[in-house]
Amino acid sequence: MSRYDPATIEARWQKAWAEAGLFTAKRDPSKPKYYVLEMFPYPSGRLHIGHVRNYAMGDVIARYKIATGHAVLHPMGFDAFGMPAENAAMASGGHPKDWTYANIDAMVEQFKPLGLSLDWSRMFATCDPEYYGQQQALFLDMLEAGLIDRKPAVVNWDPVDMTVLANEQVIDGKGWRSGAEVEKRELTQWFFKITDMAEELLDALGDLDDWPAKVRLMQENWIGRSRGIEIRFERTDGGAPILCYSTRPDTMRGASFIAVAPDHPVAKELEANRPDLAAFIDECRKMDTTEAAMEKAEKKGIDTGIRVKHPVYADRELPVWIGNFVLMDYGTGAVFGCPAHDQRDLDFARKYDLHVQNAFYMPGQVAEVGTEALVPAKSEVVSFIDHFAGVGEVTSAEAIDATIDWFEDKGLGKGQVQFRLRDWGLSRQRYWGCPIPVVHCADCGVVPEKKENLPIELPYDNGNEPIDFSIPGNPLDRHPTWRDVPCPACGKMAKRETDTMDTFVDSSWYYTRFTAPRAETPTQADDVAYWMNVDQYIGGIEHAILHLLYSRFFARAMIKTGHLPESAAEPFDALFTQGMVTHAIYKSTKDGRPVYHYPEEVELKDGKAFVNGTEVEVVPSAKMSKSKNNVVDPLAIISQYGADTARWFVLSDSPPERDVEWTASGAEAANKHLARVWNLCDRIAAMDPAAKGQGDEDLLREMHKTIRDVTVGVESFGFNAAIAKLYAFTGVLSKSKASHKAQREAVMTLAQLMAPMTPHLAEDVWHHQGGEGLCAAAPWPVADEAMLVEDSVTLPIQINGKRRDEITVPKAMPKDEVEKLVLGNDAVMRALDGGQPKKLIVVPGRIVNVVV
RNA sequence: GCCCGCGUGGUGGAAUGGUAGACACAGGAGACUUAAAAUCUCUAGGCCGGAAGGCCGUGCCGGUUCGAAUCCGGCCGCGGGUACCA
Repeated sequence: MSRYDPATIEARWQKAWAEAGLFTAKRDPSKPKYYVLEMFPYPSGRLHIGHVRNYAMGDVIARYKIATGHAVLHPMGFDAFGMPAENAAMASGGHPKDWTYANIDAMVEQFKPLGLSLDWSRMFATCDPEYYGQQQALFLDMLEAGLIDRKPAVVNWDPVDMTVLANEQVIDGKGWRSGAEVEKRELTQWFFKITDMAEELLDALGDLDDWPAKVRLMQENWIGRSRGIEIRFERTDGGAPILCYSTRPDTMRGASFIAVAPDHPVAKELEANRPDLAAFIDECRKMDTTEAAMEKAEKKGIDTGIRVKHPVYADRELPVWIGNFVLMDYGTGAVFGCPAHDQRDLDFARKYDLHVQNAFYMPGQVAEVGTEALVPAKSEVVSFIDHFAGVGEVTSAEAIDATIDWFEDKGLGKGQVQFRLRDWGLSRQRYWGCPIPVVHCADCGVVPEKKENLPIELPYDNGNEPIDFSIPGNPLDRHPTWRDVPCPACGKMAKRETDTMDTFVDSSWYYTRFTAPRAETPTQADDVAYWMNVDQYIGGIEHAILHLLYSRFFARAMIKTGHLPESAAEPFDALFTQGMVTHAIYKSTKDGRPVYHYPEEVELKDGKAFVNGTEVEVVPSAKMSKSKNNVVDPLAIISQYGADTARWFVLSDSPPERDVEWTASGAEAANKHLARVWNLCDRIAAMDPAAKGQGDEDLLREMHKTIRDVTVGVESFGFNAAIAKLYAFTGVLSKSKASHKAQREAVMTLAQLMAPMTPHLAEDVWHHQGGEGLCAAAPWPVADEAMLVEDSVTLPIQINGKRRDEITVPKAMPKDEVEKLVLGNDAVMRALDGGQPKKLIVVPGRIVNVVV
């Protein structure tokens, strides 16, 4: 009897699959197609156990779809532009390109032993000029189609390093390297006009039935459609009126001040002559630009001295303040403050001693607002005292509509639909990204590059010398020859755009490129027609908003520019968001500093952890991080247990959408189970084919139930539940005394059902039992309905909702006969004590509840 | 701050309105063995009880329902996103 030896069998079957060309995607009109895609990785250089989980899930689907007769496309590539490559070059010399490609090579090698059903012939990286050149072509087409805009936008500016910082590089308002206080700077930047499609992107969410509801909801809130009103406030000094946008015009009566953004024209107009305002505006410019920081910051303001008239109560004058909480990007950059009905406005009013006046009360109550604003839900009824749009009790929603109508009638304002969504700024002042293919000419202005000049390649060096990445700023800006080029329109010397594209652009269309990765145009009509859409997309929930929304926008933009068919407007038919793989942190303290121990150093005893005999703290379920020494290396796991064990474990231990904690004992258990199946296979192979067996029927019934349950599990991403059924069936089979014929059928079916998760082991079992061809190519087993029918059913009997007993009855027994049996049950008779039940509920085939 | 999730035995989890704890890990008991490892069998939410059985129990508080881990409201804790991390 041999031993389960994954190292040997995994290599053997990977070779066999490659030779059979099983995973090379081929258009085949005779088969239904299936495109399964996992979000492609950033080439950090090391495959992470979290990747293994992500790709194992996609692999289960892909292999299952092959077995069910589909032409499957299951590609892999690399999302290869981005900051880490530049950071690496900055930290330790070298070139972002060399670093990135070395990492890609290393990761491809790490991918191979996992035995994934990937079509490597379609592999590309977004930093390949062949890819980003097509992206530049797309950009030019989108520019021509009016989908792209140029306008000013604010960036984080490090005044010491003289460079733009990403939000991540700003720590407590200071530059991560220089430590200098970060300022805001306005630059003219490129934008995708995603807001033009806001309505469309919102409406289409309703049809994404196979997307998680939470993702649709997050996108809906992110797009943030609201109906409100734009109201003109006339200035008492005769200056240009101030326009305010509000979604709660029902509170207009209580308006007591106006707040404008620090970069609002009114603020800018006054800045020059008012040092106090200038100082305040300056302070606001130093604030973190992130939404989270803005919202959490203390609300501050300063009175401009300007006054406006209340548009309805003409005798009331409202002061105009500059508020650090008002966003120039949203609405008009100015709001009216109604302290009585908005908590933030109330806090602000109390702080600066501004007037507080109710617009309405709760019905029957007339109480002035104290420290808590009265904020009714839109469905709540409120009572207006002398509301200009009507007096009485109405819901807030009705009041809002009535107010908008009233203002429109009087010509004082206009109803408006507003979106929270902002245009997508794509300019990045960085080297390692896709160059934006335009030229700035003194005479012609902004001129698009000619398509025949694409790709506009990133220069590898700086003329004759290497690029020095340790100098802050964008090296393209100071490149002697790359930057200065003839204008594509007039031929005079001009300056190439040195900004590169946001890396989200790269990942917004890669899924279309996989359908024809070497095409001379971004996509190829017959290939996108056949393969699109992605039938199943799999990735992390962290991409719920940005990546997925940008991709949805891009698909629509690609339709408008003729690169995709209309049917691809929603490019991902089904989406699944999986959880992370976490691992415990082992932590102790030395000289007041935390010390993190590697799992290998740790001894586990009675749920406690020890390093060299000293107990250490265990922090469970922590995100894997190099600095915490809790990263699990898939290659180490594979060399110890094999790929099948790693795959089986990451799929078995948690529901796929939830985080899973990697534990050594869990991996050990998975490995034991696979060895058990291996031994079972050996035992069955050694059986005497002629020997009589017993219980064939029971075994096969169990087998068909398992086929049904595993199929349902695989199709619904219930991998852990499917695996539990496989454990149970393995148990039944190992105890079975059935004939050789039945046991052989059972173990071969078991292998097939396990094949999507543990393809190598399955292949080996299949082969040992004399299966025909490759298990990976064998048709998926189908459950025999006749074998699934049960003739009796066990019904739990509840008394007042608590389970007290159970009865087993023929499945077809009529309800009244079940009732009779129940009333004769001992436990029920005891509970009734001679009386009649208040109610008797029989749910056929499920449960009985007696209410006494 | 705001938006979206999640919370069940010692542990990972199952059950998506109908028997809470399937399946597995760690634990306990046993078989095999000179012994150990490996393997196999049994056991196992908590409390009371010899047992039969009873009571409690799905983060906390409340509600809807014949029946709630599941639906609704309010809280607490943790995680993701928050537009230049990918």
